[in-house]
Parts: sequence; structure tokens; C-alpha cells
Amino acid sequence: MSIHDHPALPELGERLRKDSRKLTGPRQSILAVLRRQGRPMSNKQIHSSLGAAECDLATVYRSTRLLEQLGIVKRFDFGDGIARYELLREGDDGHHHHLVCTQCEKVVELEDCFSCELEQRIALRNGFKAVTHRLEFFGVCPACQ
Amino acid sequence: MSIHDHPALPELGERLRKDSRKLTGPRQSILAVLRRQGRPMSNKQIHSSLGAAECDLATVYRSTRLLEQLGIVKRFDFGDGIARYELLREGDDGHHHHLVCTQCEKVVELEDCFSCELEQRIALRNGFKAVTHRLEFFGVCPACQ
DNA sequence: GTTGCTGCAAATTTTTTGCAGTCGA
DNA sequence: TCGACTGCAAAAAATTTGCAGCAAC
Repeated sequence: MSIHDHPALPELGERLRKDSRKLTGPRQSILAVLRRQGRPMSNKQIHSSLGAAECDLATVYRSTRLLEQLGIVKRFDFGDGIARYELLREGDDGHHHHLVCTQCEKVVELEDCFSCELEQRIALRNGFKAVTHRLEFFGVCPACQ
Repeated sequence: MSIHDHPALPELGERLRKDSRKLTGPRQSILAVLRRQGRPMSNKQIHSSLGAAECDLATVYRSTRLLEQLGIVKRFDFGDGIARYELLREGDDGHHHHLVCTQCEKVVELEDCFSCELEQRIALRNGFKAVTHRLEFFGVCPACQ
């Protein structure tokens, strides 16, 4: 996954301004970290990756929540009760899944969504509307075997 | 889902004793609640369902963790960062999925596992071993529409 | 009687919030 | 300037842990 798949900083600033939000220093740093790492990161991981341009942990929490509301990042849950955030590509609704190593936390992004037709079937069968799903795979990566 | 699909209390006591554990009052109450409700419950929900036979919340946390280690209950995550536990049926490895109403928390248990062949394909393609997955569906149930 | 378990309280971890001052547009 | 944002500190929510007494086997 290349860094160039992700929206450029000015474009992200544009999206913030559209919601009368501001592209502040901390937000630039947070977006930069997410772009550089290209994998889902917890608020704490983001915070400790900030290094010199450090900002308050509370600001990281507030920023990731806002960025999620604006559809700029997406929240993922890997089953350990810790929220992780990933920068979305341009025009992507963020619907994809991951294969996570249970030993080293390495994350492989899976391109395909496998369960979209399933979703329809399950929605119809149970009378539910607006059905979505979360799907994550876990295993042991080649390096950890 | 009938209560009779679940193991009887004596059988569960047997499984505890096999690990030199004890079938105590609090554990009986917790298992009874999980059996009666037949849906994934958070520790706090279990605790407030205990009523008269109340035990400490810390004991609920300790019990659910132990029961999970012994394979008697299974932990599920519904994406809100709160652990939920469900009593497993006899001989069941607990691999199934849920359809959860985002309004009222109603849970429909889905019998089929849809992604088992996928698992193999993904494991092979990425060189991972011991691959499992978590899959949950979310939507709005008929009553809440 | 031995060993595991419980209650209570305190500590940890994750996340949220109030407020006064600061900064981006 | 004006409203949004930040840092700091405190609170809230979820979970874990230490310890002395109690209970299951």
C-alpha cells in the first residue's frame, strides 16, 4: 500500500474546512502519522508516534473521533477492546477487512469485501434494514511461525 | 433458542472440577443468568441481572474470564469496546455470528458460518497459519424501523 | 485441611469532559 | 475578531489486582 493512495494534506484540509473545522498543527501531525504508517493505529500508538510534535493524548482522542465523523478515518476493532483508526483512501467508503497476526500485530489489508451479497440475504431473511458488517481475520504470520 | 440446548449445571460443574476449579455460588448464578438470557451479555449486564444472589462485579469479571479460558463461554465484541459473553452449547466450538440491532441491541444468532472456505484461501494466499475470523452484522431490526 | 474463591478497596487502563487560554481562517 | 481547538487536569467507564477471610472439595 503506497502513501500515494491516500489523499494529500491540502485535500484533507479542504474537507475539514467544509465542516468549518480547522487544519491545526496536531491534526496535521496525526494525519501524517496515519499516512506514514498506513495501518490501523490506536490513539495511544498515534500519540507515541508523534514524537517531537507531541500533542496531548486527549487531543488525539478528540481528533480521531472528529476525523471519523467526517469520514476521513475509519474505526476498526480487533477484538481487544481498543479502538484503532485507519486513514481512508480517496473515494473509498472504507469497507474492507484485515488479517491480523496475533503474535506481532502485523496487519495485512484485504482488498475484497466477501460478504456483500450475504448482507442482503441476512437482511431480508431477518427483516433488518441498513445492514452492515464487520469482519476481521486473525492468525499467525509467516515471520512469527 | 431453547434453554435445553445448553449444558446442564452438573455437567458444567464437572468441567470446572476437571481443572481443579470450584462450582461456587456466584458461578452458578452467573451461568444461570447466561443460560436464561441466551444472548451475549456484558459483565455489567450479568451483574445487574443477578438480583438477590448478587455477587461483586469483580467476581463477575473474574468468572467470565475463567469460563472463557475453559471454553464454557465465548467472548464477542460488538464494536463498542465492551466485552460480551455467551454460553456455548454442548460440543459447540462457539463459531457463529450475530446480527445486532443498532437501536435496541436485539441480537439474532446466525447459525451458519459463511467464511470458513474464505479463511483457507486467505490463510494460503498470505502464508498465515491458524487463521480464524470474527464477523458480526449490524442493522435496524423490524421493531425499530 | 488444602486450595481456590470472594468481597472489598484500590489501582490500571481506556476514554471523555470542563475550562481558561490560544490559534486558525 | 470569532469560533474552533488545545493543554491541563479531573472525571468517568471498563477492567484488573492485592489481600485477608471464607467456602468448596
